[in-house]
Amino acid sequence: MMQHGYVCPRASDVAGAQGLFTRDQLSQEVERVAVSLLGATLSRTDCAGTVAVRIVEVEAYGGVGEDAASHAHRGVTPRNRAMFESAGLLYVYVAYGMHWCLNVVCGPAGVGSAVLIRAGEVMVGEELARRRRPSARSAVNFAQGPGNLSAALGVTGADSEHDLVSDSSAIQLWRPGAPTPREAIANGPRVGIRREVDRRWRWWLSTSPSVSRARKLTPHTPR
DNA sequence: GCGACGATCTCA
DNA sequence: GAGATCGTCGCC
Repeated sequence: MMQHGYVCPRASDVAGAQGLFTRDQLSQEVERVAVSLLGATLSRTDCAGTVAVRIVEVEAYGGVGEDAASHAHRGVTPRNRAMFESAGLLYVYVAYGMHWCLNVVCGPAGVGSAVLIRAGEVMVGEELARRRRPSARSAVNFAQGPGNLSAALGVTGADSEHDLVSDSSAIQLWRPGAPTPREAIANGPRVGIRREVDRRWRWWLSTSPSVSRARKLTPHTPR
């Protein structure tokens, strides 16, 4: 059904977005890229409209041979092929047979590292996000969790290998409007994995209500 | 070719 | 706390 008299706000109009990430910025080591994505904006536009989210939670996954929890660990397969392409591409896979999970390929090409975008706050296209997330209780939940975030944006496997840093792209990754203060970032082990559980490769914005879960279980100032 | 198992989410 | 639900990959 068409919307009448409604003009979608552009992602570049929100959150003081300072332009798209560059491929060079995303080609750095995966931990550094993961932290740099906190506060960034991810937008997707299709015939239904535009949804943009502010990224509030990420996890890093290492390249081939480096990180046993990563899909890239054993090398290239048909599923993970996108991980080994250029930084700035999208890698989308299906989890538990029903949820799409969205990753930003990073690091030098061929390494296979990527950042899983686990949660965001919807900044643009709230009505569209609400329609895509009928079971969500409130806007806080629209993009809370990796499967929910993909659903709110309308991302599916068909979007895998899409370029996030091209001016003409339908899915784009915008730099944060302002640097994120270090004290606003919390850190802990990744969620839902059985290998490499000691690696603290999950980062989130400690004040965001849209962080996916278990904040209380992963205090960021252990002693 | 087959079977086990997930980088999850929702509701009881 | 368990069920939904299916693609992927390791192994036979």
